[in-house]
Amino acid sequence: MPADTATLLLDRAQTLIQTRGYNAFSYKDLAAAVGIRTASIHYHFPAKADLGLALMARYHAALEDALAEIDHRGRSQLARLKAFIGLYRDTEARGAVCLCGSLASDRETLPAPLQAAIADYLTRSERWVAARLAEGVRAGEFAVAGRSADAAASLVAGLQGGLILARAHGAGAHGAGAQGTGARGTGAHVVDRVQRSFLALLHSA
Amino acid sequence: MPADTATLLLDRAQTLIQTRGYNAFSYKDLAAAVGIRTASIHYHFPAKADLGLALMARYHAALEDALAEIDHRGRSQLARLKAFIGLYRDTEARGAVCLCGSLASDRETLPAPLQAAIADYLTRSERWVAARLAEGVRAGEFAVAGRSADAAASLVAGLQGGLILARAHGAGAHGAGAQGTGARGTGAHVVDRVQRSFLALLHSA
DNA sequence: CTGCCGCTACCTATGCATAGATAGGTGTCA
DNA sequence: TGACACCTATCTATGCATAGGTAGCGGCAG
Repeated sequence: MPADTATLLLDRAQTLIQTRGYNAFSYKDLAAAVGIRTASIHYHFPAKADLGLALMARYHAALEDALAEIDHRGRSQLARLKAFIGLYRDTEARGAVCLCGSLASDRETLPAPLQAAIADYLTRSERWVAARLAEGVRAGEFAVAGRSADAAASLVAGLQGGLILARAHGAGAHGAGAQGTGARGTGAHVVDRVQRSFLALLHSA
Repeated sequence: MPADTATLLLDRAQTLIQTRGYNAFSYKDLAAAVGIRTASIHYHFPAKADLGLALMARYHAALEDALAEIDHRGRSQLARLKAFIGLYRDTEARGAVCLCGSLASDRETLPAPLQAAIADYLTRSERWVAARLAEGVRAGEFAVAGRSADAAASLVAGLQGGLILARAHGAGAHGAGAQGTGARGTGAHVVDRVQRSFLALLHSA
């Protein structure tokens, strides 16, 4: 669909980073994936750091869109939180990890603006979850066992880590196809498990 | 302390991987950190993959030792779980992430045995936590909100993700010293938050 | 309508640094 | 003497990046 080469480059680069890591993907890989020469990539993104930055900007924008979408539908706070978790479930289904999680591992080798972008993304997620929790409690929709702020941080951490666990075992994805057997390896559906534990935290009290 | 060069190499390599990622650290970096030439590294570890594998083997062995230590002290299951979480708190305090979490990001570029070692480590952690929970419930020590298996996966995921969050914001660690200001950045003490949320899951019911 | 201008989006060719790895030599201690 | 632990020197492959060239398009002056 994206006849736009720059967009295609971002798409492929994101996939490569999420599967191979920022430092392990090369312009050669990316060029091959897109069907142009490595030098042409520099036309669109002067340096690798520019590509990374553009990628995080787009990723963050997509998060904002998704959160706005969820909030706009204006359902219960619980439903919103479930929808948020659903975003991670989709990522898990694609056998991917969060772009942030992947970049965070190579943190020290990344340019400062990129490091900041990663932190922003995670902070934004955490704040949004915390706000949903606070609102849900205020409206008497549910009670949170323990502190809301702890639960928010814990959920985001659990989701990020969940993606790592899911891909670490299972994973597989031998380049296969779109079928997706569903249950691959022992650690399938980690995000579901995280969701259930998180929800168990809410109804009590 | 470790006059043993091989051990020193493993130590430094582990630090490098945990801060820069597997593919972003080079033999040159490692040689500089240890004080020998790059070629000498090959004497101890013929290829980079051998080093990675030895590292994971040692890391897994350390986990087994730590778990055995915890179990051997034979306290309550709750105390054991807290001690387990304490391992991650120590890692967070050092500004590091779990070796597995770091390696998992570069997964596709790693040799198969190393991929397997990562999965083993995480599975082992999860199984141990699940066993503690089951035993605690059996002994009437506590009740678990939701399913024990979910809580176990959720805790391991939360701890792994927690380390990522902690380092993503805050982090800092400008190579400084051993003081450790304690509160660095907004997301300090994420592991504590995960612990509190996890414990909130236990007392209820 | 034609012919040139300049832009976009790519190309080939090349540069320089670094990657991991190897061969073979050196010093030291049992 | 010989094994161990390290060295120097060197190799090939690959990394990201640059320089400079060109095909194809739209606009517009004559």
